[in-house]
Amino acid sequence: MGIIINLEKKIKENWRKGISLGQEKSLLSLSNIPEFTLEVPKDKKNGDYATNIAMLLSKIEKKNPRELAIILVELYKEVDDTNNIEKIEIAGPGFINMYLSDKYLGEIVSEVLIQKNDYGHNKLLSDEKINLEFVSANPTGLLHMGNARGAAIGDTLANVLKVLGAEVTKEYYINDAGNQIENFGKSLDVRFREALGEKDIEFPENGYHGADILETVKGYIKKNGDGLIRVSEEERVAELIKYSLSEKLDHIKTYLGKFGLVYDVWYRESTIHNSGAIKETMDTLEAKGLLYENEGAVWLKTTSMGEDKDEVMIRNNGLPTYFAADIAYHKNKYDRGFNKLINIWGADHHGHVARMKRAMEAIGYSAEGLEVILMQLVRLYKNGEVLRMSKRTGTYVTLEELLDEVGKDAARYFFVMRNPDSHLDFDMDLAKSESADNPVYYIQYAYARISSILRNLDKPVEEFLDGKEPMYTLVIEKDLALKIGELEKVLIDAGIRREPYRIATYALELATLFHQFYSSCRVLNEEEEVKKNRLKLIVATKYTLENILGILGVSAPERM
RNA sequence: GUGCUAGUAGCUCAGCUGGAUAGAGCAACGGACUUCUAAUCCGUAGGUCGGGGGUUCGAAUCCCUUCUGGCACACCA
Repeated sequence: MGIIINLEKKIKENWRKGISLGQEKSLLSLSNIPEFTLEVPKDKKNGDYATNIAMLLSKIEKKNPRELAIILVELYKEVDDTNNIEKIEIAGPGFINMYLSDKYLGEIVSEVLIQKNDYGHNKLLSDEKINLEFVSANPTGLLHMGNARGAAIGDTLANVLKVLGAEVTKEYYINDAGNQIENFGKSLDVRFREALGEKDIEFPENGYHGADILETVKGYIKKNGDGLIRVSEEERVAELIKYSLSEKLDHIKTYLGKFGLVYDVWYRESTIHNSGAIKETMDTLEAKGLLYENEGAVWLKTTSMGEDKDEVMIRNNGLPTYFAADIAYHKNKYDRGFNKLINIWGADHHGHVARMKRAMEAIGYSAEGLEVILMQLVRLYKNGEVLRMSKRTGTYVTLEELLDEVGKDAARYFFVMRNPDSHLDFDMDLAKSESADNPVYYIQYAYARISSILRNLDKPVEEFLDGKEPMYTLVIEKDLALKIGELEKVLIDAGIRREPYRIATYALELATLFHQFYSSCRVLNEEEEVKKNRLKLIVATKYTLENILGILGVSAPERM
């Protein structure tokens, strides 16, 4: 594992060794080696790697950084035993630029050909048992664009974390209890009676206006008849809720499935309510003296934990709040053995984050183990106007419609492409009319082109992939090989920072380099040695693309 | 009002936790298919990194201040 990672570690280590040697030889006077950077310069002219170490040391050594750099480079050359660095230059204010050897780039490609579809995998996070909860949309309606964004980000993140060796459980929290369900039930009841001809029924104030629930009750009547009209309202509402939630959940599962997403656990909020978990949590808080009663409700002293105000746990009607249930739910996750809880929430929940962390501390669980990725909401444009998405008013574009119009691959890529922090403007008209401009096709096209070359070979490709190390001489070949080598670094970055968009960006960069290579280099009909070398390069590219597209949940078509 | 978050090319966004001349993609303009797929490639143009201070060899990046969006501040979830 870790071609580039190991190289970078080695280079940094060698600089430290060199400095130590300088200390021994009394060329340098410092006692501690400062934290220096090893970075990939933006401009290729400045080498494959650059370090700022001479500039950092110049302060300590009280010497001109360029003079110091000369000494450091000599020391480095003395300790370097790898042969991976071909040339070292001193530039600008005192940067030390390093150039990788051609031989090394060939090694990268050979390594990928050995690891194949495991290339990029490692064991970095093998100690982590992660519960990743996302989407968790209320089952009172259909999935909308915001949910779709969460689905794409969450699933991709789960895939990356698994590649890094973590054990990941994808979880969907079903809000099947509480006030909103009551409202939902009342709305269903009204629609049910209306469907059977009753007129002028008052619609509940916070009811659900979506047209879909009308369909639901009609479906119920078709299937089960109108017998419910004759039972008590309570019984009728309960039955309608049960029927409806089950129908909605099936629908949600179906469409998430079509989106390429399969959950490991579907966890019901009602389980938390019915299992005594909330009471247990309240007892813990009570024992710590963090609860008090006021105006008939039970409050949590969140002010003593640094929050602005206290929060209600148990309402004066005796029912627990969402917050109370959520504390119990997160406690439950820890109790199930997870050491990391990652939630993906809409940005409108950000006020909830700090409170939850404090609450975890209060019941004696880790606040640090709870991470929340906040996602800005999706703003939807249609006919040049912003559509306000709301379940209650029933104006939203569903995941179903999205899949029909742009397809799974484009939709998934589009949602993952951007940092969750930024608002996502989704123009439906653009998505429909210009879906071919979507970057995902660009990436897939690179894959299809490679497949096409391999199809045109006269012999099986394996016969060209001997163990001999390839050597690349053209800039574009080297760039492509180096980019392939970056994969593992990108995956680690994306996983550790919980930023899956980095993978989407990388995929695009890799595809760009491939297309450039494709238009300036031929593979078939080249002299035998060149042909072999290039075949190795494109097969390594193919594996890399397959791996990334797999993580993104985007298909890799052989033909387009 | 308080808190969170953002402000970079006409548009949508990167910028790797302080580095060298701030980068892509769309859109605009000009080129490239008798050769492995033109869903591609090459080139041109486009910038006071919201404004103002500060920290230092060096700032889009860190600190302060200010302006402008978005969101949150329920006995809703």
